[in-house]
Amino acid sequence: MDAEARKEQILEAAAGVFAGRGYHRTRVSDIIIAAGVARGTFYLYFESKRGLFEALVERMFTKLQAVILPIDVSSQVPPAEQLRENLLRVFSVMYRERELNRILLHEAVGIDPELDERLSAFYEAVARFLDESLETGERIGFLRVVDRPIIARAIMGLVKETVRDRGLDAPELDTAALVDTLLDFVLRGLVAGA
Amino acid sequence: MDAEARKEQILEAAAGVFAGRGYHRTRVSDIIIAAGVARGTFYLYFESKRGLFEALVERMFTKLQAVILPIDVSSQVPPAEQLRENLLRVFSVMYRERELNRILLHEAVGIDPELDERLSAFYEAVARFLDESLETGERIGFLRVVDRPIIARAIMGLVKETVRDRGLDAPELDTAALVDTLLDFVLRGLVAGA
Amino acid sequence: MDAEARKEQILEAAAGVFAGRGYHRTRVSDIIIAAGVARGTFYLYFESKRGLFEALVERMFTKLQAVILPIDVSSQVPPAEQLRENLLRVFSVMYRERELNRILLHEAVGIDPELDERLSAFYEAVARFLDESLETGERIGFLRVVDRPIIARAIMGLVKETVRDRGLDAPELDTAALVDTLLDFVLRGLVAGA
Amino acid sequence: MDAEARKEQILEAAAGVFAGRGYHRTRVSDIIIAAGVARGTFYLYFESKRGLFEALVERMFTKLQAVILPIDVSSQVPPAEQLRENLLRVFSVMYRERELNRILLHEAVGIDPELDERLSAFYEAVARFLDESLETGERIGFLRVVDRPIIARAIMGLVKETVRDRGLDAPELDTAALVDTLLDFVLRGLVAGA
DNA sequence: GATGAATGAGTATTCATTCAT
DNA sequence: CATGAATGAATACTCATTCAT
Repeated sequence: MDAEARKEQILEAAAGVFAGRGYHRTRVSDIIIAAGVARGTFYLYFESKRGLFEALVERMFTKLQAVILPIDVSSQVPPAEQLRENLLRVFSVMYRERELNRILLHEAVGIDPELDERLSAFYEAVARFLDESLETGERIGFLRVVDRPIIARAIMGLVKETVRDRGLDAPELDTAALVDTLLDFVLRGLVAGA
Repeated sequence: MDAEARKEQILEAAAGVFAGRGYHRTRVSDIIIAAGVARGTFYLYFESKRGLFEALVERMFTKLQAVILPIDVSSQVPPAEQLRENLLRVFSVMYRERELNRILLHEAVGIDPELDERLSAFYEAVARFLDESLETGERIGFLRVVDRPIIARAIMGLVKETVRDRGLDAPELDTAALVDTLLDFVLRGLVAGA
Repeated sequence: MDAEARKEQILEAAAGVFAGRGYHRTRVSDIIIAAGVARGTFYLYFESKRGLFEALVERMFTKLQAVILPIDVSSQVPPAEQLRENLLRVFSVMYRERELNRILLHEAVGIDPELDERLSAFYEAVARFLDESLETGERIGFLRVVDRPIIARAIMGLVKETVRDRGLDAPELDTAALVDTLLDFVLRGLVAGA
Repeated sequence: MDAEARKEQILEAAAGVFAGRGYHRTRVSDIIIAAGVARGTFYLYFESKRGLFEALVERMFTKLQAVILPIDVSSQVPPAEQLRENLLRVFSVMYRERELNRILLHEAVGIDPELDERLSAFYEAVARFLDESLETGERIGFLRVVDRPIIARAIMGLVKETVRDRGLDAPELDTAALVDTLLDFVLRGLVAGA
């Protein structure tokens, strides 16, 4: 087995164990048993339990960032639709990678000040992206003017909570409806007879 | 010092330490040093580190639940205003109890399956409350008809994230503006020229 | 049992184990079994295995330094006799503390650069003492002029090797004869018919 | 590269690493990196880390024994001069093989009961040689009668300590002076006006 | 012969909890 | 009630050695 594959094998196994037992309750033993490798092999590919976990978190960041595409106003596709597609892709990744999802949203917090910082930075980046998207929307007259930093955070939280709540077991089929519901809410609000 | 006061003293000290170092990184030693009590005394008042932490979490639940009042349609106060006052009180509690806030939002996750369950139940209850509030709003024709469970969760997430982001250091004075921004967003949405 | 006594108990037990198995081959388990204390207790009194060992080495340094008294030329006792008494006391300590002796002479080397440095410094100090003693001897005309730093080292080595060789099992009774033999050698040399 | 050369290459590299880090702190990894061979290759030429180390120690024994020549009373060269030449050769080997020197004098102790025994045996042999030399000296009336076993040990210790202290960095040129100083001390002692 | 990925036995240290005083 | 010395289960990580290629 080549080195990359072996690393992947361990990563995969670890994701399952971390998702199931949480970071603190999983022992290195759990991981190597799940991966079917020897103890030493683990440390051949990862510096430490914490190092492996970080790799998992980074992997999820990468996957998410890869599907969040900037809104392109010059595109044929309307901005609102682009936003919708972004959201769809985010939900899709979150659903496909349920285990990593759980790790990101539940286990990655409070391990370590450094990792906490890394998490903050990621969410900060996402919030910034949303902020810029809002700005674009404002500029083209599609969205009204709001306190962007606050609203950007709020939207991120709204998505995070939905993913946390439904991202693990909702059948993927419903994702489109979910996204439409959320978008409709975000865009039009709740007040009747608008 | 009477028993209740002693218990309070430990609880207070523990909240500070947990907030600062996180659950897993705080040792019982940290707590007893901060509280200025002997090791044995700790176990006179709490069953375990985990038990003390749970007490802290429950305390926060209680405080929050105490300020989230059901919308009373027969009241003089308009429902929207009642909602606003609920939110204001939530932010106020969260700001006043920054440490417990941090514990609830950051540290309480992934300690323990049982505690995770307890957290879920609490958030479930809050979501249910929001769901019911939405229903009330629908019924009186103030709000439009939406997929309530989803929207309830989304609103909760939106509030949680805002608190997480700004709840720790934002001066309390801004709270009203924050709440108004959020409510305006939730009610009217983002689309321009509605 | 009071703290000092408990510490002593562990120190004593550890000295025996280190002397018997050497530093690297003794596990903390060996020490706590020999001392009859729990694992945690060990770390209550010592920072680490290495820390305990260092304490043992320091203790030996202290004991040795306590019996090596500066030559006092104004004393009633002749300098040669003072030197002889110093040596007698050194041998006596080494014999009484056979275990620590073995630790110092055999086990303490190569553990750690820092500890190596500590050892060097001690021997350096002893060599310096001998150098000064030689100087005193020269000044009062008792000894001839030699390359003192070299001779001081040589004398120290001569004593160390004798202790290493005979210090462990020679009955204490012979010590006086041993010291006399050594002194006679050092003072008069080996050439016949001087 | 032929087998013998490959073995030599590893031995050489290992000597450097052992001398620098000490036996316990050098890992097989250090040695194979220094030697530029693969891990498996190491075990093709040596049974174990300990086995390689032993080979190094034996090599030093051999080198030393090769330069310590028995005193030949029937030779043209006076016995004292033969002794001096022995010493000169010992210092010379020790200086040329600084690394092995360090291994022998500092690292080889306490590795292993068996190796400790081997060391003792070697020093025992050297002491015996000195004892016999003293006896020869006595017989021909050059030396006075002393407690030979003790004095033999003492002389060995005196040389060992000098080598330990100055053998690593003293320029070889000074060796002759050093040996003369030592011999003068051993033969004539320190007392003034003999 | 040479390689280096894989192995797993071995061990120091931490820290929540207990209990005799 | 209060104390804090004592306990020991739990666990991440190292590194000499093996063996399939």
